[in-house]
This record gives sequence, structure tokens and C-alpha cells, in this order.
Amino acid sequence: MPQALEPPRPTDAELAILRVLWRRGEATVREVHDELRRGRKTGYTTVLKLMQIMTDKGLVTRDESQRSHVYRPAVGEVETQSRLVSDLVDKAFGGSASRLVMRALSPETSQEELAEIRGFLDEVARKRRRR
Amino acid sequence: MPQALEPPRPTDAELAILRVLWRRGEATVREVHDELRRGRKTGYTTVLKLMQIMTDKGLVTRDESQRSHVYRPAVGEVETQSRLVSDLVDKAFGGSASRLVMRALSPETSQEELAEIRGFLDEVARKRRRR
DNA sequence: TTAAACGTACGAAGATCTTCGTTGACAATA
DNA sequence: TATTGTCAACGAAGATCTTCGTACGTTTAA
Repeated sequence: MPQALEPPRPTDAELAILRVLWRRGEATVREVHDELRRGRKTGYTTVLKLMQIMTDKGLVTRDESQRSHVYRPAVGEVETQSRLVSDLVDKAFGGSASRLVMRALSPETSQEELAEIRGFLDEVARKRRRR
Repeated sequence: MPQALEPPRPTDAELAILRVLWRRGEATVREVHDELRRGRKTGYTTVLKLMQIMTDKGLVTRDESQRSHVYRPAVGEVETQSRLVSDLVDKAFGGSASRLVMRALSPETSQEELAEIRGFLDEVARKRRRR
């Protein structure tokens, strides 16, 4: 796969790997595997294979100058998250972001998170008013 | 599949069918197919097969008393949506609902939607204060 | 009473995702 | 140098999802 112009949406397992890479900036297969193993018992070669596929897909880049290849994310965290949310809004909420937001807030959502969201709304409103 | 205690999460194609059933309350395969065909060109037997599988999974129920079986949703719209959002929050946002909300709001989000969300936040806050 | 239309059941094929065993190359160490 | 450990490459298997062709029964219309 000669690397599409726009990388495809990551699968679940790929997303777990991307999250490690976003947090660390870069990592070897072993480092990713060590982190993921805490949550799930997944084999080393499984992670390796996934990261090789992700390289083909253009989701990560690979520095092969060392024996242990060093991987970096090739897609942004914000863009990827936005895309995933937007997909879900379309598929499950008929395009209505506000309905998704309502479902996202459960009785267990902390006071802090609610305040954060409110602050974010204020910020958006301020930006809009300025136009 | 003898119908699990908790029905599994619907796939994308299954979700499209559920959305039709949620809106109409009940429908035959043909009715669902006619609606879906507007968006995508999908074969009748494809929809039929999916709805049969969904019956096995417990996502829908089927009334076979008529020649054209009549299907009804067996899972609630709100519960299903909440589950899908909660999954995404865990998978892509490390459990932070507020971050998901921030990604859900794009520059194209309408003024009305923002107002709706704000109203919803107010409502949640009011309920909390009362406890 | 045939012929056509409609409906479900069944099986299977292709795609994608996930997992892992095996192999072979290289490096570190005894 | 022989042994042991680390790593990438490769192939393949199993699972799930999606799609559809075919078969077969029932209803409707000519």
C-alpha cells in the first residue's frame, strides 16, 4: 500500500497504539508493547504487525536507522479525534452534534468536566461574537 | 445464537437499520430497504440478512404472524447512543467526556446547537443543585 | 390454473481486523 | 566461538462484517 493521500481511520487496536505514540512522541515496538500489555495481554508480534500495517496505511512513520525501528505518529491527535467524533455524529445522531453531547454527559460526569465544557462554550461564543 | 442477556453493540450497517426502526417504530424488510436505498444502493437480501442476524443478536424482535415479517427495535435509542458514545470516550479520549465534547464542536456547529447544549448544561446543573 | 411477483432461508464469498507462530538476521555474552 | 536473546519480516489462521446469488414457498393476477 503506497500510502494514501489521506490516511484511513484507525481501527480500535490501531487507536490504542496511536494513543501511546501521541503521549510519548515516539516509541519502539517494544516500548508500545510494554505499555499496552498492562491493559491487555497482547503478544509482541501482534503489536509489531499492527505497527507495520499502520506504516503502510500512513498512520505512522518509521525511522529504520536503528536496529529497533522508531515509530512516530503521522496523524494528529486532534484531527483524528475530530474525525472519529464526526463519524459517530453522522452514523448515530443524524448529524446532530448537540444530541451526541447530551448522550456524552451521564450522571457520573464530574462537576469539573461540566465546568470545563461550559468554559469551552463561553470561549466559542466569544470568538463568534468577535466576527 | 440464543439471544444474549445483553445485546451486543450494533455494527455500522446494523445501526443504519436501527435508526429506521427507531423512527418508524416498526417496519418490514422491504420498508427498511426502500428507505436505505435512497442513501446507498444496497440489495434487498443484504438488508434481509442483516435483520435476520440482528434478530439472532437480540437487537430487534420479529413478528412472524404475517407473511411479511414485522420488525421492531429491541434496544432503546438512548441506551444504544449512550453506549456508543461511552465506548468512544474510552477508546479515543481516555475517559474524558469533556474532551470529546470539545472535539464534537466544530466551527460549523450552528448557533442553535450551541444554545441547545448550553440549555442542557443548565438543566443538569439545576438537577444537581437540587440534591 | 399457470405465470409472475414477493418473501424468507441458506450458503458462501470477499474484505477487513486481530492474533500469533515461525523464520532468519543481528547483537551481546559467556 | 558457541549460545542466548532481541528484533523485524512473513504467512496464515480465525473472527467478524458485509454483500449477494440461489432456492424454495406463497400470494396475486392473467
